[in-house]
Amino acid sequence: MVLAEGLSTMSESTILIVDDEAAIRDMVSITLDLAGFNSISAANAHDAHVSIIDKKPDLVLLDWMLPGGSGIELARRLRRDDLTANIPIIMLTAKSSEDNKVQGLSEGVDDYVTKPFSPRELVARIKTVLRRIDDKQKNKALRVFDLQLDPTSHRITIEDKPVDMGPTEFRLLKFFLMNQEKVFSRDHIQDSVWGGNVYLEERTIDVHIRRLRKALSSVEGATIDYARLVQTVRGAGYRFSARPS
Amino acid sequence: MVLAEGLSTMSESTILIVDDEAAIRDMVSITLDLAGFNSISAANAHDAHVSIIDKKPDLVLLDWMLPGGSGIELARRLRRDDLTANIPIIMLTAKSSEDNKVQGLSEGVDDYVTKPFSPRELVARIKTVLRRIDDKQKNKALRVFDLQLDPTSHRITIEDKPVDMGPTEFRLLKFFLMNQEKVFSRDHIQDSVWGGNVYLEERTIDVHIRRLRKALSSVEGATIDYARLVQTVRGAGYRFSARPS
DNA sequence: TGCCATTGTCACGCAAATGTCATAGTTTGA
DNA sequence: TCAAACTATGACATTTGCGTGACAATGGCA
Repeated sequence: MVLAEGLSTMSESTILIVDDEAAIRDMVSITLDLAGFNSISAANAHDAHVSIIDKKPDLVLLDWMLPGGSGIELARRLRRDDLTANIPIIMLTAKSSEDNKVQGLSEGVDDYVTKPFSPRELVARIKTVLRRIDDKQKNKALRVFDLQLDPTSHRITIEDKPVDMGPTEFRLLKFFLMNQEKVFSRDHIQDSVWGGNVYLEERTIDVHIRRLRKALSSVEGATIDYARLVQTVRGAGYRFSARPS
Repeated sequence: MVLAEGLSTMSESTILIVDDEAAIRDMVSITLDLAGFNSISAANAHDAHVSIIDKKPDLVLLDWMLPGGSGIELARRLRRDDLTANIPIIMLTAKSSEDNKVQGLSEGVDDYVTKPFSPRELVARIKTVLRRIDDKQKNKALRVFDLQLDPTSHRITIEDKPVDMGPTEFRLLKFFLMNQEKVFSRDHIQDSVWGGNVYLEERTIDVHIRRLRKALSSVEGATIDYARLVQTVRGAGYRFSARPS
């Protein structure tokens, strides 16, 4: 089944530990497990890269001083590739050297932890970075112009006026807001919004699209017709886009 | 049958094997053939380079320890040249030396296989790399000057203004953008854009070409008439070219 | 229990898209 | 210069895909 993009906010984040010293890997691994994270590890840059492509961790703990200076190489490489550019990286540095920090910053590293570090500090840093990233994603995705979807209060507003719609339309809109500017086939939408184990008639999706559009248009005095953001792409599916079709 | 989505997605990928030991070349060659790949081989860096320019393989299996240390030299050279920079490289290393892996990563090598390796593993690695590259390419926006086709959003823009056209014209333009500067007969275009199992009247292609041109000309205030890029080659077919005819 | 919101399905209508044809226009070579 | 070969184009009938209103089934809730 195709996962509902973002609908299933994993309770458990996966952290990849990259360090050549087995002792440190184990120590960190235990710490993270205790803190409720899911941890995997790699002993060198190559294995790390393979793991990242394969497992898609939510964060990478990267030893700066990997043999051959490949820690920074790996970071650079991750940032260069679109697939991995958005995975946050926390660097583990042997000592608090300003040079390292400066150089790391320019590589797009998200934070530093200096060895030796306390488990408490490490976990705190990780949580901070994850939360920061998470907030960034959330705020970015769930707001378009003056249309707002607040997952917490389970509420939708246009120019601060509440919008009424059914649960299915809510999930549909959430899906669209989290995946803008992309076309989705009806099959894909069904998988993502309904789940993979249901059978729906072809036209059923259309009906819910219509209901969503209707709800978005129902707000009196809105400066934009938000129903226009739900765009039909004939022969391909539907797209949510802030740009005109 | 010629596949619909451009010619590049051949069902059979060509792999170039570069190794100085004939025994290994033969072994790998047989393995790849059995796995459904098309294999060619070269015994040294120079021949390899010629083969790459000439045959344009989809992937290069490169022995790290070529005489004179020219394996890494070749990799570096391939990456430097725009023509070959996007051909994925898998390194064959004699032993699992970290140094090699690390250094190779910075040369932009896509994966490693350590000798001795099992045929199964080798094939699996190749498939993984090919799929990764393929996905990357597939979602990349195609563009010529300020004409852009984005497969993800299923949208065509000229100078950021949306261009409206039917699904068939969309596929036609996509085909042209993926195969520029080449003349295609009507038969070939039909096979590639419509698929092999349909019968079309000769003139039907012309009509769709016309509709495509019309759509490309429909944008107000464009600095170029993009319809001119769709060129008629009398007696041969059509060509999409960024250069004037 | 009865009410109401929500949901999935269906039938129908409409507009875009498609393929074909006839006709007009263009190029080529004798 | 002319005919033959080839291509462009407008018009048209048909097909395809999408929007829409209505309706019955479902399930929560007072």
